[in-house]
Amino acid sequence: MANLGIKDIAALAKVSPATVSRVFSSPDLVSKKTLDKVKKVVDEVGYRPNRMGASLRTRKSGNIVAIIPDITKPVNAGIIRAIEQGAQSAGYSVLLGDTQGLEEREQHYADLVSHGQADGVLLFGSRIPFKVDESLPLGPQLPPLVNGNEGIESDEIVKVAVDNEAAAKAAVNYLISIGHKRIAAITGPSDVPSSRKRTKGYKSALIEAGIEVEDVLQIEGEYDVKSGVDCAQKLLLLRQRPTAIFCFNDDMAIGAMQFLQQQGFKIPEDISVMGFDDINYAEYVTPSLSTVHQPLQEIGTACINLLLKQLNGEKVEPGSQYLPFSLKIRNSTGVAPK
Amino acid sequence: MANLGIKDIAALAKVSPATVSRVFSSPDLVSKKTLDKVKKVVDEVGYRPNRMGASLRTRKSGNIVAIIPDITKPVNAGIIRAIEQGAQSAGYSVLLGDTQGLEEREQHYADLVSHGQADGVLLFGSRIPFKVDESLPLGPQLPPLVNGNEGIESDEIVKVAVDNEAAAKAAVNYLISIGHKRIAAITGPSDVPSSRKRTKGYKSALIEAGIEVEDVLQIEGEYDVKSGVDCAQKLLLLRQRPTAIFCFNDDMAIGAMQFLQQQGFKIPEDISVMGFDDINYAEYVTPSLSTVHQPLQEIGTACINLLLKQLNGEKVEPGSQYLPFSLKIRNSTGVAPK
DNA sequence: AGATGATATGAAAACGTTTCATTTATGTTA
DNA sequence: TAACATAAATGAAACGTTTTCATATCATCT
Repeated sequence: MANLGIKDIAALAKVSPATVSRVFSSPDLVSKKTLDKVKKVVDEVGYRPNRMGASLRTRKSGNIVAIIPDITKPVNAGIIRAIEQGAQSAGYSVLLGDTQGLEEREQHYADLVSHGQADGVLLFGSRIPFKVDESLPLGPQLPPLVNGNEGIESDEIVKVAVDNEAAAKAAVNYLISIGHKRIAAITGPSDVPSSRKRTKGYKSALIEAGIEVEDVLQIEGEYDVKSGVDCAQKLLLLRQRPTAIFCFNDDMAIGAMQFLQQQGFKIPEDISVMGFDDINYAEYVTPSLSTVHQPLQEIGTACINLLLKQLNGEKVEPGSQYLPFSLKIRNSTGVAPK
Repeated sequence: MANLGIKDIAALAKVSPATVSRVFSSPDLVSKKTLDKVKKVVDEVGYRPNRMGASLRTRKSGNIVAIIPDITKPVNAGIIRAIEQGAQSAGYSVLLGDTQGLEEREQHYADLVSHGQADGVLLFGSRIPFKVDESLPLGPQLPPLVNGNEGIESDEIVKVAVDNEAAAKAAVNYLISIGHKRIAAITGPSDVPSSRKRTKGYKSALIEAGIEVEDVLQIEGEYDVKSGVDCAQKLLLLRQRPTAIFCFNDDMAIGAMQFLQQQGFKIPEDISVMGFDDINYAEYVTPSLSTVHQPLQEIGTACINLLLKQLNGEKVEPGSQYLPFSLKIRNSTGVAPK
């Protein structure tokens, strides 16, 4: 019962291997009669075309690799899910590359394409894990690739994201609109581009409102719950405390709220807290978290579509494609205490 | 600059393809001198062995496929992450198969192995997506496979999970120990085996404590936040309300708490709520959620190790391998109101 | 120096497809 | 009916490896 190959089927159906191949890949090229004949044999013996054989010949693996810092983060999981769907319905499979932020692992996964194991890359980190000659234009040196979440600054690659700067600005504007003047930010690591963009938005909102930008009000976190706790603590130590804290993701906002409440502060009466991402649980913490909503599904879909285009040989213009964000105002924000 | 193949390298280094192959796969078989010579050429021209070629020859894809109902659920994401790590360090890549519970998609991903695109399967659903002859023993008909989370009842396959029955029993015993007598359960769908096991544990704890098992106290949920809300509502409508609710996962517990608080109930003073899973956010909802902790990392690692063993040709005994759970008692549970 | 065994290398045959260039069959038209 | 156009089927080569078997090289020992 060793697995049959296309030649065996060909022999059994008394046609050539070429014909059997066509039965699967372009059935319209073969006459109804032989089509049926071949299908019958295929059913009888349970033949399955071997993808490796085909891949070798066509030089297409039918895989794409998604390089993600941490699949455990709801944002990433949400995006990946949409990607996987889009890929599957286009006949591609998704190789999961959770890198835990390690350059070495990014490399490893990026290498899959040079080894012919993947045809394209979806990149959610903030490094380009390909050896690149800086003096040459970047584009042609890269495989089909799209970068999600504004992880990379280069204009030469295809990117999909929410406009982080505008989104942060909108969030801060909202806080200003309900009377806050002393607005702190718990940012992400300063080496991640999307965090820098959010910082930019945060600052420009303040500036435009004529509010002084103070360094002490900007604390750098790590995008996890624990650093939300830590940063909130630092903020409480301040001589003059903020009346609102804008956290660059929901995890940190949750951590901050947790700590503030533990210290006896009422949210939002004493301090407003705002998040970013709108993860599932944002709605279910107490108080429910006001946050910036990112359309994860749409981001994922846009990513995969742009990649599929490239894989089909279509030229895709590099640069950012922005998807609309929205403010979800819940109960963790309120008018500033007088 | 068309990509070079092993023959080109062989020619450039004036050795045979066989030798080049050995340089990569069994370097100890080749003399230091030629090793260096070949490596030099490889570096110079940037050769990368093509995996498809190798796969075709060896009949091993180097991929495993993880079939998961929903990658978006923190439990699954946590497990997957560990799997991915284990796979990578054994030289395997993980194909992500998020099925959204659809049989059709389960099928699709299971088929990857018959198409030679994957060598083994990690299965987290509760169906066996392989055509199987019921009259024959199941084992030999399946590819290398391990099932996670007690999704499947058959004893003929390799399974890794927490002992759901024992865990549920422990949780309920704890509630009993702090004085609860009227303990409701918000279960998972009755067609998922792990939920049935938990139900079993729930009941046997009650019985052993001499507490009557009442059907009205068992409400079937869908394992998502919303159904936590719905089920809690039904429970509140009861003539005689429970003093504690044991939810079969944290999402439903979070939904239930949300609803109860909204209705003005104090947790845990009026009603205790207990979850299952110990997702990240369990600690950060208010009140923090008492729950059953599942060692996700360990589960993932055990799964992948068992699969790797099979892929190495070692025989693995079918049956459940149980991993230790633990009770995380936080602030959503307290002594029963008198 | 010659024999022996160990160690390195090479040649060639797969692996299962696709595809290009042909051949053969089937109609159609003059 | 012959010639032709079109459709359908075929054969052979190629894709890039690995691996078996045979051969060649090397060092070692008598």
